[in-house]
Amino acid sequence: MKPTIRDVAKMAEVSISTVSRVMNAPNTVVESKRNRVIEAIEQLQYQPNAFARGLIYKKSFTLGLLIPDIENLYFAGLIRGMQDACIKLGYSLMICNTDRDKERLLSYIDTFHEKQVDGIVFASDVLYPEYHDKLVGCRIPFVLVSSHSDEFDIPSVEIDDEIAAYDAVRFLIELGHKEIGMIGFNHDNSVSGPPRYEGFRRALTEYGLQHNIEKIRYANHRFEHAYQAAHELFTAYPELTAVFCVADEFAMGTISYLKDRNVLVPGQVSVIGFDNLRMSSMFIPKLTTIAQPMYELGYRAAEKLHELLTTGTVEIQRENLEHKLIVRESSREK
Amino acid sequence: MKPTIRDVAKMAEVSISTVSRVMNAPNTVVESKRNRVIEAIEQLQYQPNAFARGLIYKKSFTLGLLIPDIENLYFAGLIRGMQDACIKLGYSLMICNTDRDKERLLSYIDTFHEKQVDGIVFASDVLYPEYHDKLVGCRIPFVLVSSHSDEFDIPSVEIDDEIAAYDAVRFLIELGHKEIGMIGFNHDNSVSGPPRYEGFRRALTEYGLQHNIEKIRYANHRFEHAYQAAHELFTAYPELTAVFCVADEFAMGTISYLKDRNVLVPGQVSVIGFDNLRMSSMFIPKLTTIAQPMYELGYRAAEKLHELLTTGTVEIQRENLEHKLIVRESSREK
DNA sequence: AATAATTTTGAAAAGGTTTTCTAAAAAGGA
DNA sequence: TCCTTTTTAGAAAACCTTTTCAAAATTATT
Repeated sequence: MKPTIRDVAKMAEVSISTVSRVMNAPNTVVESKRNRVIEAIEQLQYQPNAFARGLIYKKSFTLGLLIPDIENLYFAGLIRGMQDACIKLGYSLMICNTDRDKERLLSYIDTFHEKQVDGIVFASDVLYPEYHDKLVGCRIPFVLVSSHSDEFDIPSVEIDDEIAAYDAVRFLIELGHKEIGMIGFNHDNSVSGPPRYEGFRRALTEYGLQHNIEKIRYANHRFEHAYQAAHELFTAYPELTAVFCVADEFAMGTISYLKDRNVLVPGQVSVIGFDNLRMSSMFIPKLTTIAQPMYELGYRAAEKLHELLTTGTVEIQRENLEHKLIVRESSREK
Repeated sequence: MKPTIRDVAKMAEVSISTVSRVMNAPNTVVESKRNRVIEAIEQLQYQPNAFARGLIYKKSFTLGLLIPDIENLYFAGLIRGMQDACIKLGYSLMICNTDRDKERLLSYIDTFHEKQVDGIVFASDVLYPEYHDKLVGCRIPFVLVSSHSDEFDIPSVEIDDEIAAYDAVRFLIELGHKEIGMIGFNHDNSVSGPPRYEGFRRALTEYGLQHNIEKIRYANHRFEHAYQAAHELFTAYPELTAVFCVADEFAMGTISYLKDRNVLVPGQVSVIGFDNLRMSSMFIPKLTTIAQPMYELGYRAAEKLHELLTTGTVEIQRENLEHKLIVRESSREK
């Protein structure tokens, strides 16, 4: 059996209170005893039982993270950032991958509730009322990352998708492109779908290229869907010389499609991605893209959640981090 | 405050024992009371406190997973498999990413210890004596996945790296290649480095191509290193017409290098990867590779750990799952 | 109807820690 | 040296659940 505080006390010939104090307020116990206790702790490889502690503190010092798709490298960066912040703040992290499954997400909330996580970071998904209500029903504080909610007033950290999309499209326009299409996220089950479309629209409008506004196809997060969407897009609008993709994976799908059709990228068509996944500089051609600070997003989300947990509120309710245009090889002047 | 069993008892006008029984042995309590209790539970959104439970059961129903690099998609598959198995078996999962940092790994073991995880899956890394001793010191049962140990007798699930590498190289040989190089893992800090080299060597030897045995460069897990290694390899052996890469990311790095040197893949040089990451069918050209069953590996590892936890031992100590050659576009007959 | 057997219920202990409160020991002041 | 103050230490309660044990209520048996 694992040693308990009692075993340590016995070995050090002190009371359990003293052992506890050595761990929590070391300078309230006289040096000689303290050393005996420390000795015993090491000898037994004693580690206080988190259950007993949790019972008293009513805290698990664990945060939950809900992500929609672990196979998307986007979340790897988020996780790394969040994990580093957790280490700094003294929390453990419990990551759950929902595979975009509603039932699964709800059941993970139950798990978090039962395991008494102190708070949850909810990543990148739409905060449906069901989720919101369940979360508040469980009285678990939470923040949104790479997401926000207009319906509910929940702290969030993300980039400004509208401006980021605008920047991407303006970049293509300034390259001289006049025929620009888009591969987007569906508007009804994504958070960033609408603002990124909005950025696309605004850029086109400001530069007098409104005739492109309809040149959009939607894809469902994955390469294969983007490939298919690109097919549909270019079938409908063969005149396109540039495509704005709202995800790097979409850009890869689009480029693959064009490659299969013997269309040169960036020779004949420029493609810009979004996210700046690690893959985007490994792809051939290397992707021009809008970089999101995934690591910082994760880091800030954890900090924000911690702020919410300790102070009860949050200084900035909706926080935006900076995106950045990264020019690589998949775009060229027209 | 979160409701306790006491609140439920009060609302349902029964004792807390009865509430407990409704949850754990429902048919020992008479229907009328049972219904009142169930009603109260729902009303209050009561969820039993895992701390109190853990204290009694001495189990957390949580497993730990230690992975070296969350930015490597290989582990995404592993995680998905493991998570599905955990759901089936009634466990939660706590994932920790070590970034291949020894200190960090050790400190995560402490966390697992404190949080009383029931067992740990240790992924893909060398089980150094330090790790092993710490783990047994903490009395936490564990299994290895995509790894094994000759030094210690620990249950493990992996593929047969030697045969897999052999299959990859034989494939290149049967394509008619006579000048074959390799981009490998360092032997001293990787588990699969030596057996994959061994498979390379055996295939070459069996087919009378021993003159290639020295044509190896080593890389350190990442694209950039592989790119550099490819540079060194081709500088030393410009005659190469095929390269066996022990990771898909290495294959991508190699192909990128060749592309930058205007060498056609597969036109002039064939490249075969390893793992069959999701990316490998998105890359241009799509990668010929050895597929590992990542999902099943993770799933089996969790099952095996569960077996170890419940029965105290494991039926098959070292278990191998099947790999598979996937032929795509990065290889061609010589 | 009275007793025996069975089902259902509640009180209390246990699990490991922290913390409060009180007592003992040490240090300081006269 | 004796008393006061301060420091250090231990006993016991609390956190929330499960489970054992005994009592109460119900059902079955005669």
